[in-house]
Amino acid sequence: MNEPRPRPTMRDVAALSGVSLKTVSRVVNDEAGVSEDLVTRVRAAARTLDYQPNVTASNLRRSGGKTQTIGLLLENVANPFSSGLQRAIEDVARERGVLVFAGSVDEDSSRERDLATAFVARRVDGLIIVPAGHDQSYLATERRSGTPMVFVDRAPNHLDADAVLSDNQAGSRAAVTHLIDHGHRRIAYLGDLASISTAVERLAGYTDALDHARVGLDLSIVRQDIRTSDQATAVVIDLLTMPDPPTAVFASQNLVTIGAIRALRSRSQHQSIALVGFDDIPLIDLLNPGVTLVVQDVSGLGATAADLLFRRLDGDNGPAQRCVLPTTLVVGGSGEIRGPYRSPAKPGRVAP
Amino acid sequence: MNEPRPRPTMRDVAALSGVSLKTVSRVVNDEAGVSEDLVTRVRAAARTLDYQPNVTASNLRRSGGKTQTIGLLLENVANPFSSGLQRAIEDVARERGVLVFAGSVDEDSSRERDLATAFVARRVDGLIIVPAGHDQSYLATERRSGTPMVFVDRAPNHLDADAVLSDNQAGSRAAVTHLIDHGHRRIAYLGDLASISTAVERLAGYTDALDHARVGLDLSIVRQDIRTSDQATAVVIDLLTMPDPPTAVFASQNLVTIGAIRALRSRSQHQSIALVGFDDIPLIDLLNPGVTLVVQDVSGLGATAADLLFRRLDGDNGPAQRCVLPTTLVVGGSGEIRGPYRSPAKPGRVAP
DNA sequence: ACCAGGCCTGACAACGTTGTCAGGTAGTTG
DNA sequence: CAACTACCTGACAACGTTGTCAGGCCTGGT
Repeated sequence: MNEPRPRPTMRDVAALSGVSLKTVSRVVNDEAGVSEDLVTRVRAAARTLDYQPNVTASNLRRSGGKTQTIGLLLENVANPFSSGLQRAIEDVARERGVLVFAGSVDEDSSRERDLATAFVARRVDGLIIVPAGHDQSYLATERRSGTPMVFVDRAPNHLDADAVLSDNQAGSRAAVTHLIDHGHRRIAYLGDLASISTAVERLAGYTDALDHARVGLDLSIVRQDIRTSDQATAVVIDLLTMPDPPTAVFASQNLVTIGAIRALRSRSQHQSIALVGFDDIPLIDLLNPGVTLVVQDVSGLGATAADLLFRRLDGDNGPAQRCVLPTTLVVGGSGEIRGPYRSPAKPGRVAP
Repeated sequence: MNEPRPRPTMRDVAALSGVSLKTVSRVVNDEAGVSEDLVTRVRAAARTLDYQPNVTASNLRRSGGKTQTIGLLLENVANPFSSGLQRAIEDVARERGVLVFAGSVDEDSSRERDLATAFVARRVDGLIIVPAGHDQSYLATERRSGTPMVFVDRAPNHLDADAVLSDNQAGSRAAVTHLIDHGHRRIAYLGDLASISTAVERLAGYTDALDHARVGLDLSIVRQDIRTSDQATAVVIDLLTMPDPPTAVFASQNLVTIGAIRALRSRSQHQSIALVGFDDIPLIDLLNPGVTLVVQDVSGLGATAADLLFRRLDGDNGPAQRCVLPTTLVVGGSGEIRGPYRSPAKPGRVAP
């Protein structure tokens, strides 16, 4: 392997074309006021040396000091929700020639902080964050020095910043109401980590719907802090073997939904126990029955967040905004399995 | 909104603590040889100002000039193959405090080039590339100046660089042989863009298997350049309505497999026509029948590529390597649907 | 009292680039 | 022909940091 040859700099281009450094800079940046003669000479020299400008150095000097770079803190780049966000954001960033750093936080607040700090140390122009922790005050200085930040999916805590959220509570309420409308009263709730704000909102939607239909809350069928689909499977099997098992299940997150599907199938109850899940699951329509899902507008969340971020970068410094995007209930079959009660238009009991 | 306050620099910390710039630099970098007294004073000042070092500026000066940053060129961050790679690479990078730029190339060679150039302009320490184009010679200068590059999934062209690949041909051969072993002779091939090298290799595996079993190649059931799952659905329906339709289908890519599944189901032939797909599909095991798949070791590809890249960064400059990882045939049910022939141990015909 | 040696500290230049400004040339005008 | 433009060009400093090196202050040995 031959010795690496040092990268050519503007100085080299200047030397080769016999002009000053500054003139090279002007040519490279397409500034007006350089004679055609010199422009061609410099261009030729740059091509000969295969000169590539060092954006990093240029940003250091350039006023405004923008790095044309943003940082993305995602839950886990490998999960479809995160990567859908990432893609939507990338598409907006691409139009502006902005590159995207991405990192997985894995629901670890110290990892969140480390990553955010690392991005800031690289002087990203802005941050888009799906937070894991419950205190983003460590970003206060950075905010004050003008770095825009948009939080997605979950609102920031102890920090004044923009947020783009799904209407989790309404989505969850719609899901549970849908089950009630199909004759269910005994509806289990399967929740993610109770420390995640969206999980709290989804649980609130569940109780809202029960309250509204005057169905009593039974905490024995409300299970939270489910982190993996295997755990969800175990929980559902446990629920189904209770003396008075639920007739319907609301799974408040996609991994949990998948675990529930596995449990129902393993007990061959997927045709008899109703199921609605929160979050989209790819290819779910191929199942039989298909699974009824509350889907978030992932691309919408990402695009909105990116738009907002760039608006901030363009100088909009109005007060922090909060955008809430609606969710959609996608009927698939599993949520329409009928329960033992009549439709609750008039919420009177009817014998099973 | 109050005026953004400029970010504190080492100069500010130095002024506040009454020491020189250089001493601050020493303290920030934990260099030995600063009196305890000054260390505490500088630390205090840094904390008061919430000083964050500018890694960008520091890299500019630091010898070696490493940015602790790598660039990832993926097909599309939103697809599971790409995001699985990204995650595996991130995990390796994280251990070294290296941040990851990611971008989607979308099978567009000019986009590949633009992205790579943009990463290089930011002086990433290395590149991991799933190439779209067929000529990476534009990276030659960059290679020569010492930037390590590892190609994943597809080998580079006209460029001497490392590659980490799946054994596409063997995987494909195994899939088709599996179908032959289950009594099929009339096996359709559904291919991705014929310009993608992996598609070529997979087709080669298909013909290998046919040759080995002395089954003639019938080009009327070899369909290529299928880009979307809808296209795949249409192609499969077309195949199934031929006068002498195939009894088995080999789908050489995941979107194509999904389209094939839809087609078979729409014609209720999913229990009678065998199907093997290339690439993993999440949750495929929930289907009935499950789908037999040739799966790549996505995490393995990513981790191997990242390891290799960092080995290069650590100074290994041996000749370019090529790692080939095996694929695994995961039996799901759809690939075991029997065809009209007997097992081909002795490849003599038997009446259907 | 003197000097060698070690230990800290800071002045200065440098990384690769751009902003500022002064100077030089040529063309136009009175 | 002087004076005034307009137009190009380059010297220099600066961005925020680190590498180099010289110098100041001790300490201890003679």
